[in-house]
Amino acid sequence: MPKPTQNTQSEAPEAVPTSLSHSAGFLLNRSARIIRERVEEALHPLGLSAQAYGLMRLIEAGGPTTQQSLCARNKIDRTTMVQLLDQLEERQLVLRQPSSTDRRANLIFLTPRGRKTLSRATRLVKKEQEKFLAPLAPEEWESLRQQLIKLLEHNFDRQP
Amino acid sequence: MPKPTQNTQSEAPEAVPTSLSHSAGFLLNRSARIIRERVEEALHPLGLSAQAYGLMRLIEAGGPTTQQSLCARNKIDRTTMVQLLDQLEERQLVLRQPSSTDRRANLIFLTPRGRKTLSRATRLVKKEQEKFLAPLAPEEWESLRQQLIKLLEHNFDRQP
DNA sequence: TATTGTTATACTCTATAACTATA
DNA sequence: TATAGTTATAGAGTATAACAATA
Repeated sequence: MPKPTQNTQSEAPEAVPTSLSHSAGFLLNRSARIIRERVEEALHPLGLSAQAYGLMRLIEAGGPTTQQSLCARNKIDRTTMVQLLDQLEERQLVLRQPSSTDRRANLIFLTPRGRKTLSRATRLVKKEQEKFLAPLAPEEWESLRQQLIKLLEHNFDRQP
Repeated sequence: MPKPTQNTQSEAPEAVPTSLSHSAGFLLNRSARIIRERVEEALHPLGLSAQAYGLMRLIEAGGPTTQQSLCARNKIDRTTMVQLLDQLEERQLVLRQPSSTDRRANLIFLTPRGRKTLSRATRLVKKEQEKFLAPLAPEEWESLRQQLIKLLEHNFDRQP
């Protein structure tokens, strides 16, 4: 993620303009952007993007899975998946292994090195998350979490 | 926002993988993405991106302001702002007017046509937001909202 | 005939660097 | 000398289309 050109801020802008304080889109997108940027920054020394990190978490979670399955779970295109995995495989963080039951498909594994890198990354990301969530009491974060999960479960697969 | 290539989903993927259900980054980014995509879709007939819509909301909210001020409030680059405004001005939705007190600066206005388009857009976006928030009781949305605002106010201007 | 993965390519978004004009 | 806005350009990210191998 690139850094902004020198933007001179004559006045300190407010985090939540009143007129947008009831917009779910604004609040969610702005919060998401901040945590994503922090995570990108934290992972930079490991050479991982937030996207790549998320993908590795999914691979870790689901055990060996096909590229297609990762696409579906991550809602990204097949061709994007190829490129993401190319980068991870080149750095020997993941491994493609042709499935024995369907030889068109690749099973994706984390390598030992991948697992090591991922656990380091996870520690860094957790630290960022703690800083980000600092203003919330534990019950508040828990309730925020539950509400986001409810939103996702209701909206993830809905058709327009 | 482009549409995904035919991704065959053999199994319906879950909205929130257990291993990521405690990740603020995952939950926020996935929720933000969904609402953003819905908004993009809803605004497509008006030829507005979610980004452009958000910008017009900011212009509406703050009254005539300079491009720099819009950049700071929206956390985007000066050059990106130029391009966004170029598109809006070409469609006669906004107007640049050199400031009389600082002739380097442009004051940005919504045109009557811009206000009309914006109010139509806002109606469409509100409808999407209602659908998106449907699974939450009003108190739940209110608490989610307050928590997001708390996060933003604490994190918006923090230095790394 | 459909599907998995791949390649080549194009598009969108956003930023960096260099410029003009004002301050 | 610094700032507001602009231009030209480049990079990251992600998609579409066409293709090979397999089902």
